[in-house]
This record gives sequence, C-alpha cells and structure tokens, in this order.
Amino acid sequence: MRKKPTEYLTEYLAVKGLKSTTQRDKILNVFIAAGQHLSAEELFLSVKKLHPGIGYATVYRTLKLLAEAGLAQEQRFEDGFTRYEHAKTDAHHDHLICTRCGTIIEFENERIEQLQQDVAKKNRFKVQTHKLELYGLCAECQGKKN
Amino acid sequence: MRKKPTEYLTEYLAVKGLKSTTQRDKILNVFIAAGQHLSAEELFLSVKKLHPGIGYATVYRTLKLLAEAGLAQEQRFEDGFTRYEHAKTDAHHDHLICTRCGTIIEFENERIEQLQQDVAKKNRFKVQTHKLELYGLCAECQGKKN
DNA sequence: ACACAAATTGAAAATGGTTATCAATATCAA
DNA sequence: TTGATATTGATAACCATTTTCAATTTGTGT
Repeated sequence: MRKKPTEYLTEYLAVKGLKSTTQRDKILNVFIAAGQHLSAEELFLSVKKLHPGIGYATVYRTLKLLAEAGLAQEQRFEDGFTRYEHAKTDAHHDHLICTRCGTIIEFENERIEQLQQDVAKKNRFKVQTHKLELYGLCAECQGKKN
Repeated sequence: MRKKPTEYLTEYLAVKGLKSTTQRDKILNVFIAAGQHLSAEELFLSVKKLHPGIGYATVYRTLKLLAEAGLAQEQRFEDGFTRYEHAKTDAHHDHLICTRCGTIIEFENERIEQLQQDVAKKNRFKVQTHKLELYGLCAECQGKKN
C-alpha cells in the first residue's frame, strides 16, 4: 500500500460509486493510529475524543466499509465481539490469545500454512480463508496466582 | 467414555452438587442422537418433537452444562451462532467449512498440532485450547455456478 | 416415607453487540 | 448552483443468548 490510506479509500469509494466523507477519513485515520485488534466500541471511544460529533453507527458502518475496501480485516475471537486489524500486504498471520489478560500475539508459520493446504487438497476443498487461534496463558500470566 | 452419557452426566451433577433431571437426560439423549455441530436452536427443535414440554432456556442451559461436564464442545464459527459437537475422547480435530453450503468436514493433523506447540513455546505461551478453521468451497460447491 | 432447603424449570423479559430506520445533511456530477 | 443520491446521527430494532422469577422438582437428612 504505497499511497495514503485515505487516498486509497477515496479511490475505492469512487469506483463503487460511493461518497467520500470527512467522517470516513477521520475514522480511518484514528483507526490507523490506534492499535491492532480494536473492537468497534473501542474505536468509537477513540474517535469520540478527537471528533465528538461522529456517531456510533457511523463507526460501525465505516469499519465494515474498510473491511470491504481491504483496509481492515475482521477477526472474531471468543470474547464475543468483532475486532478489526489493519490489513497488511505481507503474509497472513495467526494469533496467540491470552485467556487471562486478553493479550494478542501474532505469528506466522509457513509450514503450518502449507500443511493446511495439504489437508484441503486431500479433502478436495478449495480454501478461501482460514483462522488459527491458540488460546492459553501468555508468559506474564503463567506466573500469576488465581 | 465407557459408560452411558446419561450416567456420566448424573455422576458429574452429583459431584458438583447439582441435580439430575429428566429434562437434562432427555436433552442429552436427543443431542447424542442428533448430528454434530448443532446449534441450540436446532437442538431445541429436535427436542421439542419428542418432548414438547421442554423450554428454550433449558436447552441452552443444558448445552452449557454439557460443555462444562465435558460431554459437548462449544464451537463458534462465523455464521453467528454457537454450535456444539459431541465431545470425543479421541484426538482433537479441526474443521473445513464450506462457505457456500455450510458443510463441515472434520480433520486432524498431528503435524500441525506439533507445529502449533512449537510456535507457542517460542512465545513462552502455554496453550489451553486452539481453533483451526479453513473456510472455502467443498468439492461439490466448487463446480456450482454463481 | 416425609419434609425442606436448594436447584431447576418454563415463560417471558432483559441483555448486549450489531444493524436497520429515517429525517436531516452532505457529496458530487452535470 | 442544482438535484439526485449517498451519508450521517440518534434511536429503535434485531436476534442469539442470558437472566429473572414464581412454581415445581430433586435429594438429603430425619
């Protein structure tokens, strides 16, 4: 992604016959500045600090839009709500998720990806996407009592 | 699991100081007779045919109970609602999920499991559970138009 | 067997994340 | 600038799942 995300978005919107709005650009900028794995609620709170006028629904809608545009990627973990991460052009990655503190660690493993393809082929299955999540305790939480 | 599931459940309930009820046994039996990857709603409909008196909430509650008892396993796919499969004593398995017809194929791959452990170890992460899902098109759906 | 405290049930209401509705407003091509 | 159309913000609606609560059932001790 060489050009600015907002430019990319504007382009996408134009192609789709949709409209570029200040809200969408603002939300996108906050989204990019914020950390990974944000929920819509979390993003909304961050957006509200800088741009109090922007509504809840608009954040939700924009997040879905960003996902369609390829600028964000939806991730549904087990904590009940949808999170979004910035789409990267580099390789797909998976997640280690701490069930105690919620920390999310990303990893990628070429070998696993390959074995997945083998499994798919064996079942005459054509993979579109996949999801690999390891739930457990991160290094810090392993020591904690309770 | 050598003994009857209902006996196993009764035992679990006794240990936990909970009570054995005809509803729970009936639901468990229907659950076992029914296919894998059932949603609460689907199970409720099956249960209602045989036992019209049993309520919606009881099915939900029993399903969670079965999961706690180790007789069922919760699975959250991307279709919005929670599904349950019978817990098996044999190895953990993962899923191939057709995004077109919804078919779910199970598989297991020792090699992948091993690599997951390697990844975890590298991140000083202690895995409790994991989830691997490959979304795509099953053999039948690959040929279909649209 | 019997009684009673505690768990369970069914029906309905509540919850909570997400989506739809709608009148007012902003965008953009002509 | 205009007008058709998309978007916005506030709020209501959705919908799977949970909770509530009075009535009922269960299991333990007597």
